[in-house]
Amino acid sequence: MSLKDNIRGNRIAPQPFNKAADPRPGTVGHRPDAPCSACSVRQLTICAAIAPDELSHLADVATEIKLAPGKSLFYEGEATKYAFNVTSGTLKTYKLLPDGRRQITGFQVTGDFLGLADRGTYVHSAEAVSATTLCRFSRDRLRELMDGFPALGHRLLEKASSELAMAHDQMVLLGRKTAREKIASFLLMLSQRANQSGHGEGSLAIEMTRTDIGDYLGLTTETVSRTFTQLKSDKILSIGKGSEIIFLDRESLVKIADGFANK
Amino acid sequence: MSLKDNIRGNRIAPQPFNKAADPRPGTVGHRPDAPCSACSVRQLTICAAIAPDELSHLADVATEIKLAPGKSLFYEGEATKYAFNVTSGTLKTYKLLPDGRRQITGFQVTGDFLGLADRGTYVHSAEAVSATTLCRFSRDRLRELMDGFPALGHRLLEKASSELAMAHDQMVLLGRKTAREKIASFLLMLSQRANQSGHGEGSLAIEMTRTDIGDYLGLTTETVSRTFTQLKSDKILSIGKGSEIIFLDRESLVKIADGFANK
DNA sequence: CGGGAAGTTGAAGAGCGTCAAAAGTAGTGG
DNA sequence: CCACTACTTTTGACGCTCTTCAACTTCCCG
Repeated sequence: MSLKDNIRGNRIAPQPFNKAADPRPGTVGHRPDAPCSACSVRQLTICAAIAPDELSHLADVATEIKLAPGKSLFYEGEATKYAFNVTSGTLKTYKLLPDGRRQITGFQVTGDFLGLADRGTYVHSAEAVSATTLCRFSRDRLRELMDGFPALGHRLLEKASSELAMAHDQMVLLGRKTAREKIASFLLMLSQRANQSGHGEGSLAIEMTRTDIGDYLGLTTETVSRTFTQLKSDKILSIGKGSEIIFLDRESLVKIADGFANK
Repeated sequence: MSLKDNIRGNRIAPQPFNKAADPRPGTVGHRPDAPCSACSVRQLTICAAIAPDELSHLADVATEIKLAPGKSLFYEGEATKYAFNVTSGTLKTYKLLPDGRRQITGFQVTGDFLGLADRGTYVHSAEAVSATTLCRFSRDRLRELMDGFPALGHRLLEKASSELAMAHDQMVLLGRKTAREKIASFLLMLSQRANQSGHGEGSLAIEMTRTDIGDYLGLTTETVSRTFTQLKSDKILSIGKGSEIIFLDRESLVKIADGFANK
């Protein structure tokens, strides 16, 4: 098994694999004067399942976490003590193969819940893409809370259902779509998310690197880059400052993403 | 968009897409004298969440379904009226692209639950691989039942969690593994499932076609076939009667599947 | 025993990966 | 404010894995 035999996509530098991070990464702190009732994104999260006058139960078990870009939240293989709500920023979850090949299993944004997929240990690693704040919950306490508030369980099941549906879409993308179709699908997915958060329709700020995009779509950095240039020269999009994507021909992009257009 | 432009893997014959099947497929019948208490696979399913003396509640909402190989249970896009427990046999769930490219999102065996991923309509189509029996539940009744039996909700969440974890593994496979690694992973996954059902360790009966395998792994029929012959000539496995796989060198297979061995 | 589906094998080509280098961008410190 | 450095992105040339297309063989089931 020589190092020369590396194949398939981007490799990342050697990292602790299936091991706990030694110094707890990120900044952790108790939320002193910002209880759940003041949470501006509560309606987006699972916390919407708890009635306003019961929110103190939630605040008791929640701790705020801040994470700088590139910092890890947890690693695959660690025991799952906590679950998290993203309250601002973006994270990525990923899995590694022994030789460093990486698959990003998802990008998490405001309102997303981390820690649904479960086998007793985290099934993937999580790392901040941009500056991120999260609410941390003890899984045990959360489980207790679920017994008292059935709506919380329903909400979690709902989240899991929709994540599962997204995972299936991603399987189609990874298994059967071309590079062009993958990029088109990816951009539209990001755009849709941005719209839900109330952002503009015509453009899109990309926070992740080409390598991240490649590792999410099962491509190499180079192919991602080449596909972008190709879409630019086809007048389907253009790229502004700070890798901002401007949609010139959204209709074509949708056709490409859905597999209708082959060129 | 010419037909000649077909790309990427196996195409399947034109089929009703995003439309309900006209004559309800499969055989449907009320279970007269086989209530849930007599169910031999109850412990494998979500029904294990209901106490033995409460099983009548479950039997009230369950209907037994039989499905011949190749028959469809539901199609992607149909309204999700029902959820299902597999009580015997094997099914496949799949999604199609407009030009017929297909991605199989999973194979369901005894004990598996169908209908977790949800967007109001089925997110994929389901079809019997072998002769199959299922328990059909009205989703509305199931939801009602969940309020009375919180353990049922927990069990569903558990199933969803583990399905999500499997979906992430499949993403790594589809996005980052070679054909050889994909086949190795697939065979070991099947073998593991067979073991849980109490079958032998050394061999494995494959129920699905090469085309199905290809559509599950993001490969073509031909590549699947070629990879099998390659593994045969490497003395890692041999193939007996009825496409029965015999493991000759399981250790190597594990290494290949995990991405340790590149040749 | 025969016909159709499923599986295998071969040859050729395309798409994407690999390797390498240049160009662009951002952060740091004098 | 600009030089210096490190990283990200882009572009080019080439090669390899997997797909495509086609023919042949094997397996089943009536």
